[in-house]
Amino acid sequence: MPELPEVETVRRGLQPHLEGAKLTRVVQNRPDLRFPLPDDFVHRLEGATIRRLDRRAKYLVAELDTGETLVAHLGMTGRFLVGERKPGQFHHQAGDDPKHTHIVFETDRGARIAFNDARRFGYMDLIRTDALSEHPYFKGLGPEPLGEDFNAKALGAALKGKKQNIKVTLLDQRIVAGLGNIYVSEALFRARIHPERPAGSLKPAELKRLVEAVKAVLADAIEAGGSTLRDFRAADGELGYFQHRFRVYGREGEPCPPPCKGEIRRIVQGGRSTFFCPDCQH
DNA sequence: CGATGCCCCTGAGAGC
DNA sequence: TGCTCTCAGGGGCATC
Repeated sequence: MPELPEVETVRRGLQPHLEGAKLTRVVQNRPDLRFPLPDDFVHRLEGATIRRLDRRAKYLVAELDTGETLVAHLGMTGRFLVGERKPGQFHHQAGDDPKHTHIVFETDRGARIAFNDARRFGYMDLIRTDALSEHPYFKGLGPEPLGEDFNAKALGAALKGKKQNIKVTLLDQRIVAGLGNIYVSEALFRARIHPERPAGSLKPAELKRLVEAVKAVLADAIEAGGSTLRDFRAADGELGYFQHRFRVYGREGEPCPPPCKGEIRRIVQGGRSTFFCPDCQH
């Protein structure tokens, strides 16, 4: 589900509820998500105060005052939903199917924050804060696409000599961290680059267009609150609306916007769908 | 090392 | 209504 814009949307929704808040109660409904939850997960969290809530690539990163950091990845269907703690009664928010609500956090501000994940491709972990950047989750990650370290020169160096197609290469989080299947198709379309081009074959002008397209599409999507295809929701339950601005994703057979007379095609690369216009992407 | 395919898991939607 | 099949915002791992 969530790529960088959706994770950032969730972070922004959670931030006012979590930053500076103390976790008064944590409920763990099963021993594992995608991976086993860490030992004593609940006890290591209860009583901790969250100093700050950040995002790195597609990870939510909550620094605690205990020397540990809570890290969460939403996988495909993971969501955090904020509600109010109501003694006795409990009203389900849209999207909070209790069957798949695996972890619940309660704060000293009276918020109830539920982590719900039907497919359970998401995961959480507790990591020593002083060793965070060396942890396997983070160590190999490429630059943040919206940061200055992601630029044409650096991307060119990372792609140099690569024969793998540019679409699949951009999904590799070691090259750039945070893109997923939707935004790679959208960025390549905006940059007018064919998804089957060998990554190492991009010329400087194309690298520049690609970097600018990646930044633009992610910024636009964050502004729109992310994309809701099936089940993405912000922490307050709101739906994103960037899906209405997709130019190619999910539009197989539709005409490319004028003046192009092409028809959008779908191909499979690395086992996942790619959408593009064969007439304007070269 | 690179490319490919399978796998984790559940649900939605299409087609019969 | 119900069954079967395909597909899905991610990514790890085995295999060749």
